[in-house]
Amino acid sequence: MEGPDETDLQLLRLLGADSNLTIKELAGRVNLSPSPVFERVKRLEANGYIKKYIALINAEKLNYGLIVFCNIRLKQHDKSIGHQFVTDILHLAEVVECYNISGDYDFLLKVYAKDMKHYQDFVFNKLGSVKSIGSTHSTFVMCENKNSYNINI
Amino acid sequence: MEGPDETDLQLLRLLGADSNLTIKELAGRVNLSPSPVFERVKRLEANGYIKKYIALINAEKLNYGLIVFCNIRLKQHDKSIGHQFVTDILHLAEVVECYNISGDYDFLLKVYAKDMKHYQDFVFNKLGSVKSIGSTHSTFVMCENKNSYNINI
DNA sequence: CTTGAAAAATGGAGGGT
DNA sequence: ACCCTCCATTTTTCAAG
Repeated sequence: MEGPDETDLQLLRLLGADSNLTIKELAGRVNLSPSPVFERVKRLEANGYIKKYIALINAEKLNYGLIVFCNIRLKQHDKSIGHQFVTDILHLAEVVECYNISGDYDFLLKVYAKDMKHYQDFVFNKLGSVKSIGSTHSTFVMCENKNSYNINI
Repeated sequence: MEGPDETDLQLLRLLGADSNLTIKELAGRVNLSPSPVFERVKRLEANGYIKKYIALINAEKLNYGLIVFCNIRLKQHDKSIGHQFVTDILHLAEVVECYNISGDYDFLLKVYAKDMKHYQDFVFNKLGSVKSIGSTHSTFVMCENKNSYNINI
């Protein structure tokens, strides 16, 4: 497929902010009739420009009001240890994101917890039982100023 | 509203992973008929448990293959400086997330860039013109192992 | 890209447990 | 309070031009 044109980018912007817009509404925004917009959206989906559609759940409403970025250093750095760490970590419900990073630490986790007590339990009992972890460093979020979830194209 | 029951949580889980599921499909998953499911979903939306519905855009496909966590320390820490910083930063297209954090730095940004050259330009020309910034420290993502976007309830 | 029509989903009325 | 079965309306989806 050739790259998306300006109309495609506009559709991605619109759907990236609100995927409940109907084909008809999208058509109005980009000054086209519904059919070509329908075809464009389907093509963007088929070609992987749109990964999926999700609902954003309000974690605070479910009493998950604490966000923590947890830096992790492994004991050793061979491939199998790293791979084992990732599989261990992905099963933990509190871990929303996991990145392999440059710098002093090896991984960065974004963790959602109910409160400090819950986070303490997470570090001691859940991370504590992952053998490959050497040390951790937690950075607590005091305020989420922005989260747009998508790049602003 | 009273807290969501187990059926509501199941609906949140399902929609948090795929919001294209129809009411009928959801009904099948939770063993109910479409009508009560429709009402439950509308209530979860009205009461803020579902914030919004979005399409997840594939940033790599749009040549935004570099993710960087950028730690920022302000020059001073009074309220107006912090507020000005946030408004300045939210206008930058590359900044997807912004958190006010504990620890050595004041803010953590998640930044999407096309490549290292683009990121360098972002730091020098865009962050460089935000007067309230004292110093920065960049952590580069080598691999995104997980991003579920929602808490696993 | 447009028109137009079939298929499917939404959203709501009315009744039952 | 919660659920069900129908049905009108809207939206999606896919032809053919």
